[in-house]
Amino acid sequence: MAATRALTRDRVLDAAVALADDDGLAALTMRGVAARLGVEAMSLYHHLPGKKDELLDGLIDVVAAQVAAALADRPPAEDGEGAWVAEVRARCLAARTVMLAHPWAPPLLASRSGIRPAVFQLYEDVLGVMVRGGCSYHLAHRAMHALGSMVLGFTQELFAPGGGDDAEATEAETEAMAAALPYTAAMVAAEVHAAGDPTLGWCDSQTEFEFTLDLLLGGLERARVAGRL
Amino acid sequence: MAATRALTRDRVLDAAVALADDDGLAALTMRGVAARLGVEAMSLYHHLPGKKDELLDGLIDVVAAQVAAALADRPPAEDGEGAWVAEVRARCLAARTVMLAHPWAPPLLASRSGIRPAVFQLYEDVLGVMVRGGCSYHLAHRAMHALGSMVLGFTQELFAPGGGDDAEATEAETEAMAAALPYTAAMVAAEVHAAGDPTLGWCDSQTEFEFTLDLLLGGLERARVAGRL
DNA sequence: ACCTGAACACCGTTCAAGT
DNA sequence: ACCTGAACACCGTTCAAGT
Repeated sequence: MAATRALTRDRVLDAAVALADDDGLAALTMRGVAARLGVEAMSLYHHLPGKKDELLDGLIDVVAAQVAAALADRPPAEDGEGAWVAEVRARCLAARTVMLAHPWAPPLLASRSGIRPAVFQLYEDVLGVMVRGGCSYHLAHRAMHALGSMVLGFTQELFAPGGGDDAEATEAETEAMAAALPYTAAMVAAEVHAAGDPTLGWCDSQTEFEFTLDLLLGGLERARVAGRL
Repeated sequence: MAATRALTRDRVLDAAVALADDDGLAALTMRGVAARLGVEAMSLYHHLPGKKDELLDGLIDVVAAQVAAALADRPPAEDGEGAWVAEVRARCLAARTVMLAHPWAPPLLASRSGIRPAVFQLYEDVLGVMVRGGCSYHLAHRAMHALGSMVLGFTQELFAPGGGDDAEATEAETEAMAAALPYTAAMVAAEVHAAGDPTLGWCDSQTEFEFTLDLLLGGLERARVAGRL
């Protein structure tokens, strides 16, 4: 495509991110990445001696760097009582924004065994905010688990349409679902009715995410103040 | 291996689960599953007309059935004020037990787009418990997101060793980490010291899971009682 | 009906060879 | 040094053929 000026590791990773964004993780092949760069698949191995594993790790590093970049130009932290909550909250929201931009990232993270140093640095940052904010290491440790699993787990669409390929469910299917899943059907009905603008989708996962985030942060701050943990 | 009596869909799925348990998702190939059954890969297509996608969906159904089975022989629910919390808690713990037995399940769930009917039935069950327990549909909806993301996100080992293949980190590596990640290093030190039996691992993820679960359930019950949402 | 052998298109990866 | 063509082992899948 573009005049192939100097193939570099970074150019390969950028192409891989673009390919995954466009076509998903399953389409991310060495040959596909190479094609996007107007080059043969075998050329990539010169810049990624660790082979495809190194490419996948590199993808995680790119995502981690995007989270770090989003946090880089934030105003310095306040330091009143409980101010850590807002700081941690902002970090979780930044991470989520990046995950939404790269929906392949959570499955990729989940599929790989080790933790990348760049991801450790993100944890370190949150950990520092909490400890300086008066949280014990024990409480901070638990927060990392709670918040980490939420940031990584929240991409999944909970109530996506069945397994079909159709965009629209037929009336018959809807009725069959209502019979088999009465509570679910009632919930959908209640939520759709409550939603102001149905075109936005009744399941506003950003709102859901922030609700859960605040539930966790509130509980953690209460635990800190109570001196438990 | 075993005398190949009547290849069936269920026998194929059982073999696939066993293969994934033993060797992981990446090793789950049509040829591999067939080999475990002493049969040619092409034979599988007769029992799984939907091809490998149907096999993967079938794996999810097996996991969902295991969760349902674990819940089937529970004593009937109490119905005091707030009794729904214990019921939902038990369901989340059952789901987690199954996920731990099949660590390939959360990545698989995350990688597939639609929600299987069997999984919808599990949601429906939790939803019913909450609504009968006095939760609004709105609150119950948020609970599904919060709890679902936790159950699916909590398999990931948060502080697994870097990207190396060595089981032990060298002293030099540990020191390098301590320098780059002071808060993380201090947290590990504090937690290892606090742990009674270091051979159990300082990062007891069952305890972490239950802590987060109770944080969420506590917040949800407080919201219900307060009549918010 | 159920199973199989050969074959096709596609992977990741190696290696000897080009410039 | 960087890139490539041919090749190998392995996938998912098709299809015509066996029983």
